[in-house]
Amino acid sequence: MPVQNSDVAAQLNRMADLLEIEDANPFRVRAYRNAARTVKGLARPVADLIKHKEDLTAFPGIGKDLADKIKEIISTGTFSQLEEMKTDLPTELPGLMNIEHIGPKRAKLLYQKAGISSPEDLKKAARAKKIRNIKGFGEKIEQSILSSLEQMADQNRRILLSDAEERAAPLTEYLEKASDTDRITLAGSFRRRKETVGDLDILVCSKNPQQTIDHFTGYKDINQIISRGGTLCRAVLDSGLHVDLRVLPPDGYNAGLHHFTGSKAHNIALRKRGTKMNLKINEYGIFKGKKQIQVTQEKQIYEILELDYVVPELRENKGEIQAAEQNRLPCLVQLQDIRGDLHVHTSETDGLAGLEKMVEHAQQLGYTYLAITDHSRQVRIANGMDIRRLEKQMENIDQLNDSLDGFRVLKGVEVDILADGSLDFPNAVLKKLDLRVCSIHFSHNLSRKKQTERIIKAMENPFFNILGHPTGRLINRRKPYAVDLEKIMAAAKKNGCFLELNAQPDRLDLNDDACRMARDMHVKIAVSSDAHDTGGMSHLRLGIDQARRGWLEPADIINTYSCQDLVRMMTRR
DNA sequence: GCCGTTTTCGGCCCGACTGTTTTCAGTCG
Repeated sequence: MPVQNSDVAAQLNRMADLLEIEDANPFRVRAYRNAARTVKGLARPVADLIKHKEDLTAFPGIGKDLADKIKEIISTGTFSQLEEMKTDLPTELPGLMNIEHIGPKRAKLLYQKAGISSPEDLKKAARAKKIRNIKGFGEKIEQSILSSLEQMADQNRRILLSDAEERAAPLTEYLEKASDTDRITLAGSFRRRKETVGDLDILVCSKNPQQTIDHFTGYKDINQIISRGGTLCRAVLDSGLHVDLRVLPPDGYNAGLHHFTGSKAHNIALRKRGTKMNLKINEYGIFKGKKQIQVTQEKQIYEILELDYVVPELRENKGEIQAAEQNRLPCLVQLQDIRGDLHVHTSETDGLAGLEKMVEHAQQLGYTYLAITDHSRQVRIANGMDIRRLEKQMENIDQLNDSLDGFRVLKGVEVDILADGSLDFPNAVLKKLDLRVCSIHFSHNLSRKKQTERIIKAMENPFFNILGHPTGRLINRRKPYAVDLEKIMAAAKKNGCFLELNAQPDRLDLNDDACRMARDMHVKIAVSSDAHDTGGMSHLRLGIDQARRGWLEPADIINTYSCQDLVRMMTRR
């Protein structure tokens, strides 16, 4: 089995955990974590880089020492120093640090004083009220640990961005009713439009923090108040979602907004830059010596640091700061750049609305084209069409087009890629269509090599246009199938194919890093809703959020082009 | 362990809050 970037990152992080428990130099710990993060974010497998003798120390946070360790991990799956560390401590001990309220110090104490090294041991001891007797622990910590163990058991804490939006909307509306409260912003990964959100970071501008927090604690869906201070209140909603409410003063709002939008890595990088310029940056503002520089807009923070403005979606310390310095930040795609949707279903297969309704809705959204892409016969569970039905649908579309002005319905299909890499309709049929989305719905469990070969073979078919939901993942429910995206993108480039960014809230497939890879490899993307009813077409905006996180510009996205240009791009010969 | 236009040595982001203490350690973001 080849060692993947995520495996390398996991080993480096494990080392960091063990070092932390051993109370090692915290900067050494950070060095391991930084390197892990760098490796995880690489567009190419680090194994390939090593094979091609590329210099790993060129990447941020990787020096000679760590480069050697990464090489060792690639060839052996681990590195000797990590193995030696493990002999002194139980392998699973770092796992305790995933539990809320347990960091390196407590993990070590639990092991030394009570022999606890696994969550199961911990749960038993906590239930038997033995934790409270360990010096430094007490009854309250014991209780908190127990409740977080129980919570971990029944749910993954990160929820879909779209679910977070649903929960945030009524809460924001409620907060707006408090007097003395004027600006309310959802910061954190919500504002950065990450595909999942761990908790809601709500910032409120108020002259009367206590009153604002009192009002917040009166919200009907609050299940538990975790902590409450002068400016910060942490709570858990009935849904299990954690909410941090921070009250900021009017003159410190923008600095706070920036700080709590993150990401942490972006902030650290900006602070470092600040330090070089003799500036101190924290959540309260920017300071030159003791003097605070007035910040009346978030943009000013970047101006002061002599950078172009970086939008929240790019604040991940993945090269945006260098780009901002050199005036080469991408001019990111926006929802209004989209001229049509290239993947929707109708009631002909598993959609809920008929052809006319879907077209009418697309017109209301301001689009100038819409591709109808119902399922092919293989997907029986979705009432997949046979050739006769597909041909009938094409006739209907032709007729509808005759009655439309300034709008074109494209004859499309979502045709299955069969296990052997062939397509579910013969080319003689596919040829009659304007556009084909080609997707995998079966045989998810092929090996990485076979799955990759399957898709590449399909792409060699001249009627292959767009690879639908390229990794098949369902966030929090189904892992992506094993594929080599880099090879697939290379094949797409070679054959004139495109990849979809499927905007269904639990797909968002491709993810942000993969979009970035596509951009770097000059493979264009279709951002499509995969709607099964008219309402579903509005999910496209989540796809745009993801595309922005992947640095995509309008020109990188095929459905920002005119209908004429788009149709031309669908013709490969 | 990384990094460098004041540095190859000496820095490396830092404040809020809780709980267990009796002035602070640990965790979190």
